[in-house]
Amino acid sequence: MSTPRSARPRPSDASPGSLEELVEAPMSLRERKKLKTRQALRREAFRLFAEQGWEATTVDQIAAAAEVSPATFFRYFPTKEDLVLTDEYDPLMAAAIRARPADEPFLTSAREVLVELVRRIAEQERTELYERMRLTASVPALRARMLDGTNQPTGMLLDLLTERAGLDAPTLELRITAAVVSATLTETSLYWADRGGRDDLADLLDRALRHLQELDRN
Amino acid sequence: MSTPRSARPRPSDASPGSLEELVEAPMSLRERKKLKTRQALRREAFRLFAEQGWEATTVDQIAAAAEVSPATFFRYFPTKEDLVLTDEYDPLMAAAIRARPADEPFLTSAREVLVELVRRIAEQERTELYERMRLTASVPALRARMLDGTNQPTGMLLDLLTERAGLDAPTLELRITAAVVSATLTETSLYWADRGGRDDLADLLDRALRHLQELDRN
DNA sequence: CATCTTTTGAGAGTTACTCTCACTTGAGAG
DNA sequence: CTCTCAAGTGAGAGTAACTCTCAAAAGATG
Repeated sequence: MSTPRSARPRPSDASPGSLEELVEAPMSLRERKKLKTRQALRREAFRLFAEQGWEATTVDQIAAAAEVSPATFFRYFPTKEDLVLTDEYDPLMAAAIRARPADEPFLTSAREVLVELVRRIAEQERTELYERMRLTASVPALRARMLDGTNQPTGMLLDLLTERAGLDAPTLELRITAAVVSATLTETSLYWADRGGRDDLADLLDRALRHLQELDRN
Repeated sequence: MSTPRSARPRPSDASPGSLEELVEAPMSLRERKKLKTRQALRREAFRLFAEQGWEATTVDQIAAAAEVSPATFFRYFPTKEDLVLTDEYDPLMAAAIRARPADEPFLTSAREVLVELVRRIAEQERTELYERMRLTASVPALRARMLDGTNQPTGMLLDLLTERAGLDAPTLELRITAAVVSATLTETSLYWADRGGRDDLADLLDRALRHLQELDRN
């Protein structure tokens, strides 16, 4: 749920937003190879994280496991953190939010979309995203980066807010709304890390966001 | 406003909470020397940051300017970030919050204390803290660390919350409250970075916190 | 003054990056 | 099918933030 806008300038453009792994589109051989490398890096990385933990796993090890040179690792992910924090759900979320009626209060939209996202994740028993959230919440370096204003979902939500309904300048209220949503997302990931269950998360999220809805001005 | 609970274990105990620089107490020669070194490191660091920027300034340079070995730098500050993020106002804030009536809604207490703190800072035309907040808000690495749950004021506030009124387990609502406060603090620092003015900050903060007060349950 | 403890400096080592340059390999043209 | 160009990769050197160890220096204490 976070597309870091990397602190440092990206070496390569590093893939548009990447529905790549989700949408089947005709790709050139080159693009397919890149995708395979990307997936291999992530797969091996998560495997090693699970085996040895975040800190004990070096970039060199990951690169070796994925059978690329260490330098290549950084061509795919600008930092070790980005390996975990860059995901492909952002564009889906953005699209889902845009699909909502424009006059609907923003937090309502956000709530619906988030709950839906959680539902889908819970459905497909894919553990990867689950593991990713667990890691994000438990590794300090990751948590820090995720929370960074530049890298967190708030940025995206803020963009959507300003884009929608022609909201002009980012006013203080606007930014607080975004911050609140971001805080809620943070809560979500913390909750996830603590309990590990995910049955009632949707409920909790639902409650929490309803809770915050009174703040909604847009 | 943040006393990082460092991700890594601190090498030395690195000074209790340090009212040291604010309170005049009889100190041994040893302690006085340590304090001097600490102050020298910070002073030279901020000077270099102002001259060359955060990234261009290396720990070695700072150590050299303060006339200690690079290794010694890390005995005083576990990371380069801590140099900026560790400050001495936390205990003051904590004391101020504790001094408030116990049955007062938490957000009211927080609001009063924060506004008071801002007022004081604005009063004394000392630019150091101001500069510190500017840095914190503008350097990605700093912003990220400051926002980290482990390092941010939320931790302290959370502790105070649980300690006060015998609030037992950290419930979701509780943590959301903390997160909201944290988000507000974030907003504050972002605002500070953008505008640079500090006349109306107290007003804005006041408004924002009043705004959030409806959420208050405790 | 002598001893004990804390603090420091020197230096070597690790890891996350960055940069450059030469090599390989897919893409597209003829 | 091949030639050319551009994109992607590997090797290797370099930097900066740390970490660790060990011995020397210096304050505290009797």
